Amino acid sequence: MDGPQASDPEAGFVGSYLLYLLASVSERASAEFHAHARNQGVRMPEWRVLACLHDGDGAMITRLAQFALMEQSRLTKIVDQMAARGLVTRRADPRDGRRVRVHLTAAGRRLAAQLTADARAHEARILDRLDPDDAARIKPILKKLLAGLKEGAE
Amino acid sequence: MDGPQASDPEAGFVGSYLLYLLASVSERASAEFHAHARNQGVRMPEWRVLACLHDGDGAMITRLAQFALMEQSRLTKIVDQMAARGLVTRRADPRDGRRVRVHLTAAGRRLAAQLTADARAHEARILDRLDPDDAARIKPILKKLLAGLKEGAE
DNA sequence: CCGTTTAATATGAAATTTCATATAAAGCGG
DNA sequence: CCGCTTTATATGAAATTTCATATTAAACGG
Repeated sequence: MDGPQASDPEAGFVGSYLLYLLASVSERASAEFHAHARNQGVRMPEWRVLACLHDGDGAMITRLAQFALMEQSRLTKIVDQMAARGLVTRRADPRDGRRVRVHLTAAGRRLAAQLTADARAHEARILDRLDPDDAARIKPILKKLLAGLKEGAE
Repeated sequence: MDGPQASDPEAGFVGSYLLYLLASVSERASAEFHAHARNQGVRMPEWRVLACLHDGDGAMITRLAQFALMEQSRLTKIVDQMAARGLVTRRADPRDGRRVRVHLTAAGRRLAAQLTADARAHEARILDRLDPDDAARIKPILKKLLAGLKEGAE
């Protein structure tokens, strides 16, 4: 009398809808790590920027926005805040004055390195909760899904 | 000179970080469907509420918030807006005056049924882009991951 | 070199989201 | 029944996010 989901969350449409599963797994997994990041004073959007810059310092705003999964105008504001906090600096691209290249400061680099290491450890803990078989399959499948989705978006 | 990700997005840490893959697959897949939903005048949070109520009408605010992956206070406001638009109604629970049960109106029910059908079709198209093997594995793996994550959160 | 188009980033107002807290109803021990 | 604790939802101010548009630089055709 409470609907299908009251007794069994897997029943009904939502409980086995691919997009719900993806969103809720992503949310929960991220929430675990973001709780840790917040203790370092870093929120999700900022952590994403740090991680991207850790991979490749001096990225331009637009590319960071693509990787950090947010809109350009939002990223601009996040970079502003991070710059104000001394985690990154903005530099004009000498070759193309329209571009702004974002660089980690020494403090930003330390934080990024630390959090990236923590993220690897956290990922390992999550994968450990799966059978080795599944653990080995999940990333390749997600990459294929992503490739398929990018195609569709072209 | 542009960092690892410039030439190959899969290189570097981020490109094969589980939480990034999950988030970006979820984002992109959802974006595809949400573009459709928006054409019907429904945004992501509202669509999630509609889908939950389609599965089990008369859910309470707290449960809807859990399923729709958002905070209670946010859900309260979304239900307000949806009620103002005539998609749902609020009713006090006769047994427990603290609870608010949210019900679909006739218009809400039509919209929920339509969008849910569209969502099933969309999901099928996404899974079709994978090998049948992978397509068969993805949901079970996500469900196991979710189960593991829920455990950790207890 | 000029005018036009495109690309990269910034900005501001409006809307949403978060955070902390308020309200109000149950539940519970005595 | 009374006070105390817990549960469910609401509310309001502050912060963030979105959306549309502005700004500035490059690119390009003539």
